[in-house]
Amino acid sequence: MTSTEPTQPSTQPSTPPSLSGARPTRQRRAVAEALASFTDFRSAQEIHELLGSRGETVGLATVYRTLQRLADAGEVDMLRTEDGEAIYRRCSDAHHHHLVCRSCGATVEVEGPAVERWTGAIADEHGYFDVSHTLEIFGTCPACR
Amino acid sequence: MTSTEPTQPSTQPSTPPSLSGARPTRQRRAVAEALASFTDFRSAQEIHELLGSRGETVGLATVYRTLQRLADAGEVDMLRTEDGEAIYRRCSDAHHHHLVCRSCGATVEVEGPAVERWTGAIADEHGYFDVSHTLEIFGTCPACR
DNA sequence: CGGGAGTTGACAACGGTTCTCAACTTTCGT
DNA sequence: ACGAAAGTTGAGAACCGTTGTCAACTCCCG
Repeated sequence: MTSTEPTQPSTQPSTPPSLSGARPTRQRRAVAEALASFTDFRSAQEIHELLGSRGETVGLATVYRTLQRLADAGEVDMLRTEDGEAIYRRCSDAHHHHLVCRSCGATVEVEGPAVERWTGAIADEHGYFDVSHTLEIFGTCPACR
Repeated sequence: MTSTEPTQPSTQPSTPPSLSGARPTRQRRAVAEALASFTDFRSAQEIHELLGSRGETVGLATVYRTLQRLADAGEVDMLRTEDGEAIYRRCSDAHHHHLVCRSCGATVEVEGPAVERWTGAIADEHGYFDVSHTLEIFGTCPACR
C-alpha cells in the first residue's frame, strides 16, 4: 500500500528508456527523450506533436514504430483507452497502478503486493501462465468534490 | 477467491441479455440471442457474421449500435483486445473480473473481495470517492500452451 | 387507421495505425 | 577510409474497426 505524489502536469525530467539493441538514430533518441519528459500516458500522436513543437521533426510512422519497439522490449508501458487508442508511458521500474480522478485527471501511482499476489494466484488456479494484468481505479479527487 | 468455469467453445445456451428499455425489434432480439449462444468474448464483426450464417440478416451498424447500447446498460461486458478491437460478452450481473487467454480468448470470470476492499482502501487513503475500477488478468490458458 | 417517434441499413466518412517504397544512414568488412 | 549491405526514415496510400448520415421502414399509442 504505497504511493507517490499526484502527477498532474508534473514536468520533472527523468532518464529516457534505453534503446537496447536498436540503432541509436536521432529520431529514436528524440522519442525516448520525449518519453522522459512526462510521467502520464500519452498517445503516439500526442508524442508526435510534442516532438514537432520542440522543433524535432520525426515522422509519425517513425514515432509509431519506435513506440512499438519500445513496448515490445518492455521499455514502455502501453495500454488502450476506452475507445481503443494506444497510449504509452515510460515505465518506472516498479510495477504499479493508477488512481485517476474522473473529473480532473489527477493521478496517483499506487502499488500493492496484495493484488499482485492475488492475480497470480487466480491465474495459477486456472492453469494460466505468462500472466499480466491491468488495473485502474477511478474516483473523484478531493479537489473536485 | 472464486470463479466460474473456463469458457472455451462451450456452446450451451443461456438466457440472452435483456433489452431493458429498448424496443424489442427483430434485430435486437437476434443480437441478444446470438450473445446467449457463446460465453467467451467476440467482436462485433464476428457476431455479425454469426447472425448472417444463421440467416438472420442484421446490418453491421445495427449490431454495433445494439452492442453499444447493451454495454452502456451493463447487460454485456465490453473490453479491448491488445490491438484495440472491442469484444463483447454477456455477463452475469455480479461485479467480477476476467481472466482472459491472450491467444484463444477463453475467459474465466473471477471475483475477489480482497481486491474490492483494496481498491476502496487505496481510494479512501487519498481522499478519492465515488470509486470504481477496472481489472483484467491476461495469460495463456492451458489449452494454448 | 394515422402519425410521430424510434429504428434500420447501405454507404460514406472518420481516425488511429500500419504498409510501401525510394531515399538516406549507419555499420561492417576489408 | 571506402563501398556495399543492412537497417531506418518519411510521405503518402492503404487498412480496418467503428461511427455518422439519411431516407425508408416499424412500432406504438391514441
